[in-house]
This record gives sequence, structure tokens and C-alpha cells, in this order.
Amino acid sequence: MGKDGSLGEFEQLVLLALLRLGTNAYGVTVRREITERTGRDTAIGAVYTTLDRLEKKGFVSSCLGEPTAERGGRAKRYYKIKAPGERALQRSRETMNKMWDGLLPSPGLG
Amino acid sequence: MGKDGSLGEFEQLVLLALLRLGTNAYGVTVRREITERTGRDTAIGAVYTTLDRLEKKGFVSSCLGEPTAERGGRAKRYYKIKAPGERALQRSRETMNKMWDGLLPSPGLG
DNA sequence: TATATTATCTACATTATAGAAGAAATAGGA
DNA sequence: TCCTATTTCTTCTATAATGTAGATAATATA
Repeated sequence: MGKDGSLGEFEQLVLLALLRLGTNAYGVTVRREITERTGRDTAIGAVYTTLDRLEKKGFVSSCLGEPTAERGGRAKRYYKIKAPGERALQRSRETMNKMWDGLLPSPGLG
Repeated sequence: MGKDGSLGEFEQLVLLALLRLGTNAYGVTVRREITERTGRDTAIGAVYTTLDRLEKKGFVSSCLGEPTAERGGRAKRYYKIKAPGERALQRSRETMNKMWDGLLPSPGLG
């Protein structure tokens, strides 16, 4: 994170996935949400390391759930975005919007 | 750059600055454009290293201009975005849009 | 025991950031 | 004129933060 608290590209995708998934956000669903929605093929390891870092920064919180009665029903670690995370996300969006503002329609873009 | 050619956050800002500046895009003006428009204070070194990388990837081209008759009028290196750069920029934007889609208005965001 | 689902660990590549140093121009006074 | 200061800009070097991915481990049912 920059000294100003700005987020990286993938960090933003992960935070957005948390928002979309609501109470069902854990490693595997986060990865699936990003892959299905954007077509970007991400490794599961990338998702976890990013979630770890976001938690260290105080942008998300996590808690371990209960195992479920199904094959491979290992306990999941659920993640939730926190207020500072939402604010950082919003700032990143606005930064981009300001740079894009008025740029479309334009030759070659749009 | 990811194997898929995705751009980092700052790389996007720099490419957008090139688009905005047109024929007057060089290190110093790129930095100024980003700082003034987004409020994000960036070091000049960061701008140059990013421009270098983008050129190596074939996303921008550069050429050295003529010195100008003014104090400190050293020759500037002018940058221009290339078609692959514009496409990468557009893809990055769309990826984010897909994740943001339908998320606003939402409690805490907007 | 085999297989499924998920988490954790480890290592490395790519991007981001910043400061220091260098190059090349004019300004201005001795 | 010549020297030094100052301005503008680029280049170089080093380090921190993010992105990526594979291997390993844990824990559930079949």
C-alpha cells in the first residue's frame, strides 16, 4: 500500500468480490467471483495472500466458520470488508474516474 | 504485467495522463497532470520508471525533442501511447466496471 | 484408503516509490 | 566574456509493496 493508503489492482478486485458475495465470502468463492465476472484467471494462492495483506492493513476482517456436513466440508475462513476498506476502495475508484473524466468518446477508445 | 497483459494501478494513471496531455506529454507534465487531477502526490522517479517499463512492453513510444530557448530548457523526452497500450487500458477499465456493476448505490458506498 | 474442498505456507516476479546524481539550458554579476 | 548559480528535465540505483503460483497440509465424506 502506498503511504497514502492506495490499493493495488488485484486488491481492489478482491475487496469488490467481498462486497458482492456478502456473507458467503471465503477464498474459493472470492476466486470464483473474480474469474467468472471478469474472465481473469487467478490462482487461489494469489487470493489468499491478498486477503492476508488486506487483513493486516485493517481493510478486512475474518473469522473461521464451522465445518459443514458435506464431502470436503472443511471449515471456511469468512471475510468481510471493513469501513476503512470501503473508503479505500471508493478513493481508488474516484482517482480513476478523475483521470478518465471527459476522455470518452475519443479516437481509439470507447 | 501479468501474463494476461493487465496493468498496475499507477501504470493506468500514467497512460491516462498521456492521453490527456496529447503532444505535450513528458515526465514532468505527466507527473503534474496526475498530481493536479487526482491529488495524489507522486515522485518524479516513479513516473520515469513506469514510463520506461511501459515502453519496454510496447505500450508507449518515446522520442527526444529539441532543447528550447528558456532557462532549464533541456531536451525533453516525449511519450505517446500506442494502440496496445490503449487496448490494455480499456481492458483494465472494463474489468473494474464489471466488478463495480450494480454495486452502487449501496450502504456505505456511493 | 481415496477423494473432495479449503486453507496455509513459501518462493519468486512484477510494480510502485523515492532519492541521488547527472545533463543541458539560461540568468546574472564580476 | 566567463564563471557560477539556478532551473528544468532525465537517468540511475535501491528498496518496499503487490501480484502470482505451486506445494503442502488440514479435515470433511465416500
